[in-house]
Amino acid sequence: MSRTTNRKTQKTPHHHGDLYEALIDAGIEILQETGVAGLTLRGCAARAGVSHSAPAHHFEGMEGLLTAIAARGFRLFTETMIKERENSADKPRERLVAICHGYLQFSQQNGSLYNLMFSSERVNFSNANLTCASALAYQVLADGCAPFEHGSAGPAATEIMIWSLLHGYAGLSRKAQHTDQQHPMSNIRIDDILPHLELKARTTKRGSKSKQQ
Amino acid sequence: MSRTTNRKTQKTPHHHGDLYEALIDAGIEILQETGVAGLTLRGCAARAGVSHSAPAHHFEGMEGLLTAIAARGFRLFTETMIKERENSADKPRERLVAICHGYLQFSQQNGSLYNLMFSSERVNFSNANLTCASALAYQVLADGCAPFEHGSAGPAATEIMIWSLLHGYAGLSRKAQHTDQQHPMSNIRIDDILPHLELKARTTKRGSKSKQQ
DNA sequence: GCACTTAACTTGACAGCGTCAAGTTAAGCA
DNA sequence: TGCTTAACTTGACGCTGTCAAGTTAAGTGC
Repeated sequence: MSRTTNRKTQKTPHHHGDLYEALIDAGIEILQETGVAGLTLRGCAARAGVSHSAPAHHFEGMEGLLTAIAARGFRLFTETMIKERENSADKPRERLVAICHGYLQFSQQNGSLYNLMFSSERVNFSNANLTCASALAYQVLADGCAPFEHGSAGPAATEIMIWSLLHGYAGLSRKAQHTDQQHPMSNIRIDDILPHLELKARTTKRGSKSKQQ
Repeated sequence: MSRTTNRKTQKTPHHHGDLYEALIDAGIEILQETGVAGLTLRGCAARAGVSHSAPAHHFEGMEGLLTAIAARGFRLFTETMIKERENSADKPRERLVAICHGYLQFSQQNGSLYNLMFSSERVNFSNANLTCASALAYQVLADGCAPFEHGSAGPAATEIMIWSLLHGYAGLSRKAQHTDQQHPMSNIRIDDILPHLELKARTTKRGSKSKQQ
């Protein structure tokens, strides 16, 4: 039915047109509306207007769809962090704080999607599309950490410290929302914590990373 | 069948004896063996040797069982942290580090259970049994943080900083395990990160918390 | 313009899932 | 011994992911 209501009435390349992306769109919508519990292959197919078995031609089962949704999630995640970074002052610390705010903004506004991206056992983290999207997100944070002094363990220790702190804070504050009783989490902002991390901007060396933007 | 092989052959209070705990045992076993994807009400019932509908008399559906499993998980979690703490030297910093090691030891050895305890949307975080068990675990960490100086946001900021860092590190290192390619995470230990947190033991005041143990 | 190939999608079936209603068994008690 | 009630079983329901087979339509060679 109403298959003719495609964006291009002239030439629909196949039955649907772009079912792959449409199924991911549907999945993200359902994720936002009902959480991961309501996310089903059949539900995504129905929302995209195709039969319950159509997704099998584009994804390797449920795991494949979830992996593709997670990959899309990482791209949106990267966009959110970059957007916040570009609205900040061009100082190392303020840029990093802006990235952190973007990180938490995304995790709070897309809780179920964020959860799927990180903690689900139903996602194939070996998938190239996903690891690529995930690596791009990580790179934004790593770039934000680069201008600071690192300990003997090198820059990775700084990156993991920030990334862990944000990931943990995001997960805990999400859990605190779902709890009835008052949680100590509720009164603590990320800006109360970040100053207690040992982060000193390097002043000696120049030119290595400061070229970009 | 072999219902008579109970621990007390004398007086089995009812058909099974202690199905409530047996179902949680079964659930944790299945969780360790197959991950959360293989955890089903019917599977737990089968492992406990009862029919597929028996769990309904002890738990409010799947959510109830998962919530009870999570609560049990928090108690095991608390035990692990306390055990590590009591094997450490009686200095504030070493005690806190020991608690952190206990935290990560548990999360690494019980990945699926840990995941269920924190990030699942299928658990009822308003359940009194669960919030109680969860609060006891939090208290161990809060006690470990108490001897240190806190910023203007009070002790909660220190607690949330440590808790977030551990929770994030646990989740990311778990994710790194599931990824094929080399992850920057793999080379960084928690002991590379903890020294970069601003944590100064209070030396002036005495007697407030140092009484215990 | 027409047959051929192949990708995209549909239809129908299957077992396994959580949940519910109704029936059965056994424990505790008067 | 008979009654009440908690513990558990049986059977059914709709929903799920997945698979096999059939159908439709797009692309291609002639």
